Amino acid sequence: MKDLATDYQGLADKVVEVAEDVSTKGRLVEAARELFLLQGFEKTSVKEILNKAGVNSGSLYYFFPKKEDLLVEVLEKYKTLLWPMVIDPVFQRVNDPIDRVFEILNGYRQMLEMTQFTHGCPIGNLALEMSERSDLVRQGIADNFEGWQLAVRQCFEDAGERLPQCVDRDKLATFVLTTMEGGVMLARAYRRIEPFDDGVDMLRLYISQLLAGPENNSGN
Amino acid sequence: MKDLATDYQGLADKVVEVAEDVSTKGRLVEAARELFLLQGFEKTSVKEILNKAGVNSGSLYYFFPKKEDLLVEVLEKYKTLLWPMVIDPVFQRVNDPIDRVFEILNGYRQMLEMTQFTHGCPIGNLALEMSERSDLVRQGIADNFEGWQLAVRQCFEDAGERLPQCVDRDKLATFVLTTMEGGVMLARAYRRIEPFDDGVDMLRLYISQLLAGPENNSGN
DNA sequence: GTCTATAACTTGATAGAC
DNA sequence: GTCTATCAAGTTATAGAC
Repeated sequence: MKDLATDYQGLADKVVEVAEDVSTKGRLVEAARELFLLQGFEKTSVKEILNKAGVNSGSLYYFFPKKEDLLVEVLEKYKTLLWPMVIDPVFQRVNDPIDRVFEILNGYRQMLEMTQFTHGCPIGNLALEMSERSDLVRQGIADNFEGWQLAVRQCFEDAGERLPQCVDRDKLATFVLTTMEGGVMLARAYRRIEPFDDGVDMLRLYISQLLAGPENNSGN
Repeated sequence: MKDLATDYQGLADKVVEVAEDVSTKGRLVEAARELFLLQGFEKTSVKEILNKAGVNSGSLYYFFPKKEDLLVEVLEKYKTLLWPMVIDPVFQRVNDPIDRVFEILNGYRQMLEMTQFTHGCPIGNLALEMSERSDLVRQGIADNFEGWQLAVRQCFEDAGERLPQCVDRDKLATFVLTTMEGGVMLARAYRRIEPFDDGVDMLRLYISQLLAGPENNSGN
């Protein structure tokens, strides 16, 4: 189930450390994370982060010489928490590998509805705002996308022979990410869930056709 | 061919007016457009816009009381130029309605490659950066997406009976937009064209299956 | 409509005591 | 590691002459 997270147990300590970090540094990262998510990097001032974290200027710059260094740490946090906070709960609720993909998508759907489209994909937002900034930031974003893509690809690989052999699992997983990010963007712009749902519906239809495909005799 | 742009001839004057506008106002909008595209709204200062346009502060604020008003005008410009600058050239090069859809997608692909991923989708960038800003801005973004969606939907409608009747043209067009925006985002993050191509490939396969299978079932 | 000068404020970042 | 005080530069926006 977790071939791709072989070092998961080793990660566990770090996860607790990251998720429940109430140190000055940890509070700064969490405050920055929330503000960047809601407002973006540029719109968020250092002062806002300081206020939200209850930290003084001197302390911030002791840990993070530049505002951008904070962003790098935020991206690191997203990466660390992906499996324990996003993927594992889905994998526990749902067993069928294909259903798991749609449950991951459903997680983003719920976020859109619950926040009334004020929260988008944290990574996607930063991807478009920051991709021409430092290479370290862009790499952190790419790493996050790769984490998601890996999780989804794992599902398709776990589906085994239910998917025709000719289907490229890697590309299909990328396509799921594409649909997710594009769907979130349109849904937020329209403030309607339909564009997101339309994308997922198309994906569902497409995959169900693959599962029931001609060269596939024992499909679901 | 242009059922959806019935007032096109009437638009023509406005298009020329907008595209070749070298007035102070026009230069301001064009300078702002280029800078917003490359840097985003927040990162771009009014001073930069002024320098690029060769205009003084007083003139800008004579036309646009707020920086955000400039953005609204930029979005208006994108909307006005969509057909003459993007859609019409594609429709002239390519006749087959399905091929037209992929030629539209190919336009974005070329932009990604030519600019080495520094330019993304102008609307997509602003959508994620500004969707929680004023409602006027968000509406301008939604209007632009709608323009693109309409053009793509037109193609699918022009495909007539080649597409099974059960296929929802509207949703399929939205799905194309979703794929385009998601693909652009991932390609920029990775600085590789493959994620974009993967999405388009999947879309192509999906649509070719729709075109081929007359007994294709389960519209949604 | 356009110009110059500048107000009023916020920005990211630093210095140095503790 | 954390505090206060503060800097220099940059920010959006305005005033008033022409």
